[in-house]
Amino acid sequence: MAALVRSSFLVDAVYAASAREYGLTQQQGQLLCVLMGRSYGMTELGATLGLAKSSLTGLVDRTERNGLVRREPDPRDTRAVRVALTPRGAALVDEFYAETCRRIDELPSGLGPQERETLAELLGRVVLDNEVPVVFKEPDEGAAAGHPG
Amino acid sequence: MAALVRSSFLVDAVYAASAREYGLTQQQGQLLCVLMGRSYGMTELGATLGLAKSSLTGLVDRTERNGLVRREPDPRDTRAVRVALTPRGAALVDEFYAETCRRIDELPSGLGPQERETLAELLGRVVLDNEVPVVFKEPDEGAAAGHPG
DNA sequence: GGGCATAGTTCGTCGCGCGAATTATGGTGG
DNA sequence: CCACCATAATTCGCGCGACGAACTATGCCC
Repeated sequence: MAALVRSSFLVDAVYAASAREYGLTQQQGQLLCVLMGRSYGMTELGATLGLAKSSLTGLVDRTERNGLVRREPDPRDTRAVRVALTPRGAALVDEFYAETCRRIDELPSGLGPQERETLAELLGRVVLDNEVPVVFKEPDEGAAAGHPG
Repeated sequence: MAALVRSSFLVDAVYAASAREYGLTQQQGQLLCVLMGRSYGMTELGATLGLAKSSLTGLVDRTERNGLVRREPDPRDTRAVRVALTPRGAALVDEFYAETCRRIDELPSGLGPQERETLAELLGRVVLDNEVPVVFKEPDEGAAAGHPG
């Protein structure tokens, strides 16, 4: 199914271009998107993003250096840290997220409303069908985190 | 269209997992796939993969070190180099490519034959609609190269 | 054959991802 | 109460990947 592969590249290119315009790397964009809504501990973030803890330290370091996220002490566990958006990060990710969604939405602009709905339904099922088996996954299989959302 | 984004992650995860099992990085896998069929010059490869020349030198270096590709002198231009698969690289990419395609094909296994065809048709149109504008792209927009193929 | 274009490489810089080792705190059982 | 194991993060060293700028060497053309 070449179309699946090619559409995947399309989406990735859109995401990458959008991130670049907002001065973000794809990973930093992803981090900010995950943090929309609530703060996360480092371990929790690692699980969500499918990264090793040590990878996360660096990602959060760089994003923090850019003033977009902040490490806050966890009131319930002095070992732990809560990673949260700064006001600047929150403002940025709001724009980035909206803009990225807008561009993704435009990809199927050549399709009629009926067709778009069909596409969404079919893809939705493909995604659902293939996310259940994640439960059975080998420990070495990196999982993909949901995106702009 | 969240389904588009999520399916894109799905495909990427499949590609990454497949590459890992064959001892390849995604980039090296991509390089090998492009080289199936014929050899390329470095500049030509850069255009095809959407990479700067300097990025390519390293990628080809590492892949060559692994014995999968080879730099051959270009008979028509002593400055230029032809990058080609070694026998080992050719054998490996045959398997890798076939296996990756097999796995991608399995993603929509929950859909009926009719639905798969519809999905392919719709996605095909989305891809087509969105590859033409590449002609107008700004020089700073990295383009995605077609994949397992 | 002087001068510009083209093909590749080198160099330095950064981001990213990992595992192993480390530090510090939490929790629990004796 | 404290020894001990578990857990939360960080640090370190490694390699891959991507880039731009500077460089070398060859081709090409007037």
